[in-house]
Amino acid sequence: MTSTSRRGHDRTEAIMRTMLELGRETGYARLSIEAVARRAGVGKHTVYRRWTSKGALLLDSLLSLHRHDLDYPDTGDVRADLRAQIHRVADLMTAPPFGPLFRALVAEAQHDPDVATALHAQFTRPQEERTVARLNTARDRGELSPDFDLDLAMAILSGPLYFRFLITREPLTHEYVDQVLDALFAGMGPR
Amino acid sequence: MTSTSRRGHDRTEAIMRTMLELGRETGYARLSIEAVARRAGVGKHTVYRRWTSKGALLLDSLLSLHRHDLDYPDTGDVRADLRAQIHRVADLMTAPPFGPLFRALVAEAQHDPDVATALHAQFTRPQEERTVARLNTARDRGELSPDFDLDLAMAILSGPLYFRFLITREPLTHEYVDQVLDALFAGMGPR
Amino acid sequence: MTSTSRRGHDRTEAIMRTMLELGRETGYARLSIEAVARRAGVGKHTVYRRWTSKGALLLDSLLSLHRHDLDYPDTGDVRADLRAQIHRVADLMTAPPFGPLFRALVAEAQHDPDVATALHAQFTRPQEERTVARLNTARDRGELSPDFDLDLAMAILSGPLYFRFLITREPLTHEYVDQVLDALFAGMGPR
Amino acid sequence: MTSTSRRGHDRTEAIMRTMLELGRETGYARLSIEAVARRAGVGKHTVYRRWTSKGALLLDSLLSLHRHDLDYPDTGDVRADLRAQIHRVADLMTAPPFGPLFRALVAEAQHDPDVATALHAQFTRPQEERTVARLNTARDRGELSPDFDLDLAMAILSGPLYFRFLITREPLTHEYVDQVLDALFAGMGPR
DNA sequence: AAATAATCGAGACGGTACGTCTCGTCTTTAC
DNA sequence: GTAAAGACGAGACGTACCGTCTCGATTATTT
Repeated sequence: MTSTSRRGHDRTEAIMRTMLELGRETGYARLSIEAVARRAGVGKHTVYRRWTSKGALLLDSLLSLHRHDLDYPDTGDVRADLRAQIHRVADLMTAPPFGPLFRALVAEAQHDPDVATALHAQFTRPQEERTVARLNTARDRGELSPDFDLDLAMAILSGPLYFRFLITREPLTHEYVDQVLDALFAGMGPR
Repeated sequence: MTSTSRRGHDRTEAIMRTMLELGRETGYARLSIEAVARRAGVGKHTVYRRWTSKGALLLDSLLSLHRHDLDYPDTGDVRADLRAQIHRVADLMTAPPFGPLFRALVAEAQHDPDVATALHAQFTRPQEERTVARLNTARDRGELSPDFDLDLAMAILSGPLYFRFLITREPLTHEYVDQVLDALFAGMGPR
Repeated sequence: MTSTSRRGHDRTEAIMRTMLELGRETGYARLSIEAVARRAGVGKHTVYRRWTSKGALLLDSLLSLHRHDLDYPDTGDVRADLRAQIHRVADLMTAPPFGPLFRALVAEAQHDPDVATALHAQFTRPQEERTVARLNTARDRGELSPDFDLDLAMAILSGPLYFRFLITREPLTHEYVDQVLDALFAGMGPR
Repeated sequence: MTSTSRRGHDRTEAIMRTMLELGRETGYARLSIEAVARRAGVGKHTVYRRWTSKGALLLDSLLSLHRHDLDYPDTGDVRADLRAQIHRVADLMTAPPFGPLFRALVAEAQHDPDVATALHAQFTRPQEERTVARLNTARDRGELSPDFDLDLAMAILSGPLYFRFLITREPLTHEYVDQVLDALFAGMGPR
């Protein structure tokens, strides 16, 4: 790796670190690219060169934090693995800095299609796919009714979580997650 | 009605109308209170006197449009009523100006607790309560298992809809609504 | 005096009193008619009904304070009377609230011809005339050269005082006044 | 001159030119920094970056016009030089744009100590000093009484001029200036 | 005593400007 | 030759006053 790209990498890191720092202090919605550049000791151009919008920087900062925290466990027990995984996601969404950052990012995505696309492609969809893959495994093993739409199942698992997170702002407790899971498997189970 | 409150009421209406108008043209996120006031032919203070933030004005404009569109039908067939009602909500969320306006409002709520509270109190919660009341009626009639948590049922109905609306941005078709409903009643039915 | 005009008079007094009060606290330039009305517990209209501008109110408040402080003494010794009188004017200009108020009024007069005219007619000119009348008496008594222009003499007495007050902002000491007077009489005395 | 300061210098010039332009059209008191920026095709920040207040901009615009118009002539005849110089100042104060601009500036100085200081330091005091220097020369040559205070003489020359300009608003004719000068030299001459 | 008229406080209203902030682009300077 | 530093035009922020206006509630005068 050349020293230039090393240097470039340093700035990238520094800017994302400052974004998270300032975000916790100021709130992710209130903060400006101008302020991030100032605090990071970096020219505004250096930020604009790397990210096209505040949302894009927000997304990268989020992923830099937790890109690998969302790998599913694999114990052989599909239902237990799902439960464990959703507990982890719920915990993540609850705690700073991920929670508020993700909240801000979803807000940003509502009026910035680029952010919406990137967020979906890099965060939401991979999660969905892994969940659906697990459900698929379970169905193959006969733990699930073969005619139940797995995308729908995934939506029924995720939807209530996001609903609480974005709309009612109630806490994402493990109990709640378990309730949803149990309800789903009750309806989804083989007859 | 006195002429003062008449006058006051006129401005209030005019400002909300302009907000909806400008929103459709410009996009709700892009628009400024300044622009709304200018277009409505009204001093900025006259807006700030009525609403504390852009979000508050957004919410009132939304409610002025559809405050009464969300009353449940009552045909005696609870499941059919629920279905009809959710279809109406899905249609509303799909079409402008309600759809984009509501999307912008949810985004605003993510960083403005006042908006979040007001949105929940004036829009989301009433919907929830009416849905839960219907489910309650159905349970009383023996159409639902007596030990199923009705708040959870409501969340399983609403969550996937909001998930599609806010996260995956797929269309809120009647088919999708029906799928969710069927899945829920399958798991929820009396054994 | 009728009770209506009594009432009216009360407000007039109250407003001018508040103007002086607020002026001392806030500075005469910073203060708004709005603030005066608010503090005086009076509708804005009640102020605008009486005065056409802030300058007009300023002038009336000034005159209400010191309308009668500027009557010349008359001891028979013209030069001593002049000296005593100018000392009094200098003292007045030095001390609040008259000094700052008068300063603000002169400033206001620079861009408001109505204020300029009123200030000149009601304050400056009467002073001038009394000074010239005294000088006239002195000339009649042979204390002054008969061919010296008395308006010019008055300007030479007043000018340096205003120059210090408005331009250099040095203190208007009795010593300075005496110097000017002595210089004037030296040049003006009969040969 | 580097191209940065070139660019900066261009804006500075353009803003001051616009200030003078707008001032003549609108009146210096009526005009806003906002209007100057708009007319000059410049962001408001670009004005605020250079001047802290309207008064400061006013002063710089004034000085940009006539910084070098006030150098004394030097013919060897001190009294004639003084007369010529004061005639020039009187003419300057009479004619737009200097006259109204200077008037507005003096008004501004009455409630803005920074403007007062700057105006005195950059305009009034240099004039004073040059006048006093001339008077000093005259005294050295025996044209003036050695015991006459020269600062006082300067005040007696300037005061009546400012008095007419600011208070009575009578025209600053050469005749008037000559009268003042003659009166001063009559009193000041060697005995 | 009732009717009429004037005055008042309160403050809404359309405007305009304030001085600050951020946007995204563009220049210059320094390492 | 790449950044930092930050100037720049643009324009929104939320606040303050302007001077005009409308409103009911007192007062005062007239009938």
